[in-house]
Amino acid sequence: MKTMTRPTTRTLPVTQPAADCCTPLVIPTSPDAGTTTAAKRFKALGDTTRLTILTTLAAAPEPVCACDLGDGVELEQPTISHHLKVLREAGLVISERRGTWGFYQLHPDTAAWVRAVLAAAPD
Amino acid sequence: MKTMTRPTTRTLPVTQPAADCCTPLVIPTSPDAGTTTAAKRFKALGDTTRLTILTTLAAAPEPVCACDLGDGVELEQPTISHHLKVLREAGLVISERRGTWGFYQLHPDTAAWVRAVLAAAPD
DNA sequence: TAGGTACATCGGCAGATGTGGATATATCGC
DNA sequence: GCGATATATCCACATCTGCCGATGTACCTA
Repeated sequence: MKTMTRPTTRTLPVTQPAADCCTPLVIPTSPDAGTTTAAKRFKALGDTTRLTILTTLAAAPEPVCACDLGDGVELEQPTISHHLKVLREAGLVISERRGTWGFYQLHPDTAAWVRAVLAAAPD
Repeated sequence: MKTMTRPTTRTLPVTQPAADCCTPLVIPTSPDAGTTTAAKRFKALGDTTRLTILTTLAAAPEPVCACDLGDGVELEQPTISHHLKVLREAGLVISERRGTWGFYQLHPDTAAWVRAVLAAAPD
């Protein structure tokens, strides 16, 4: 099959197509480790409940009780517990048990990243 | 039912529980518009394919041909077309038709946000 | 006009995801 | 120990998501 002469990103032909295409761009064949972990984190952020929780934790100067995290949201307890688990497994938060209560805070290793990402203005 | 005396985030009682809890934190009851749109954007970022595409577009000085976006990835054409649609509907990219080819670039309104978010180092 | 090419859309499928009731576990107060 | 409470886990269910083959649409070239 004869492939159509492909455009380069540099020349951007509209009327006159350029010569055959080249090494197009730096597109990795399979996603590298950094891309994979970043995607996992963004996926964890891609839910209003989890985003609200993370925003709260990012603003709190100290660990926050899970009961406080849940009572503003109109969801049942198992559901917010599930979301907290997702955030834990994404490496974004850590939990600490104090008696019956569980206290959550941003994971020390990723807190800077979370705050930087949340600080980006949503226009 | 008698609720247990809840801990405040400030005192963080371990042995001696504090008095009844107060206005705990600024947790919105239902997610506001900003949180909702931010969650949509993060969800769009939460996939390695789309993250790779966005990284490519963020680095490109000019619109990129869809054919270039697709040929590094080991996915069929309908699949990458689907991902591009997701990015379009999330308001992160715009497309432009030039003859048979489609050229993509970051959406002008959200390009700054995308670059800022992608610039956050994944540690 | 006819054939070929680039991209979008449709339809279907397997697996992931969000939600909540029921239940388990651990702790506190009596 | 016993009852009550906070959180986690289990299970089921409806929906969403990623993927691709088949098909549709628009365009280019001859």
